[in-house]
Amino acid sequence: MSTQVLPASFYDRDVVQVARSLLGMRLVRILDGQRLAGTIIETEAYQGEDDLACHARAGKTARTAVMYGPPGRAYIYFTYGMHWLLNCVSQPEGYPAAVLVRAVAPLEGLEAIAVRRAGRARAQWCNGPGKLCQALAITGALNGIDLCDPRGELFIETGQPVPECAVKILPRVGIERVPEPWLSMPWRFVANSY
DNA sequence: AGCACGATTAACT
DNA sequence: GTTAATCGTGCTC
Repeated sequence: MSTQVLPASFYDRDVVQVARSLLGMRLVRILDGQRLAGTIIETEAYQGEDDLACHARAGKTARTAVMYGPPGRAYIYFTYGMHWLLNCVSQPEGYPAAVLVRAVAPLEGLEAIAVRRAGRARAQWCNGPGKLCQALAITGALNGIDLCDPRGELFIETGQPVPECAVKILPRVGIERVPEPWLSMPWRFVANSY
């Protein structure tokens, strides 16, 4: 089965569906001409100004502007003074929604990834949203990049879809100060056995 | 002031 | 072996 990049139409849907569908897809980073890649195994959906866990809750700002843009772009931001986090903008232009990529399974460019995650076990290379950005050299320099362009430095290819029986659906994490119902919305997707 | 995190440490079983 | 607590760091509003 040949691989190809996911088209913008993939992202131009309900963001929760996009988060679910991204499991099993392949995140590819071209670094110095080399492919670094991993299979997406954990995602979370954030949507709209009403979602109090979503950055767009405060409306459109310089930081969140990309989320309001066309689907298929990367929304990359910096937090806690040291971590970059990668999101995939979803739904039609004008509506702020994105999928946080929380974890990938390292697949290609393992040596380069190991260098960037020096001293840690392979299982700890990409099992967190900040970790995978460090492992794949994803920073704000790539914010707004088109994830549908296979000639770019960062894109997502088709992979092997994960069947329902291998997906755990859970509440989002890392948003403890957010009130209900947003705190408990089942918008986190985790793939088993990678 | 607070943050969609991660590394380290401490206290457990 | 595990879970809980702590805090660094600098950008956003």
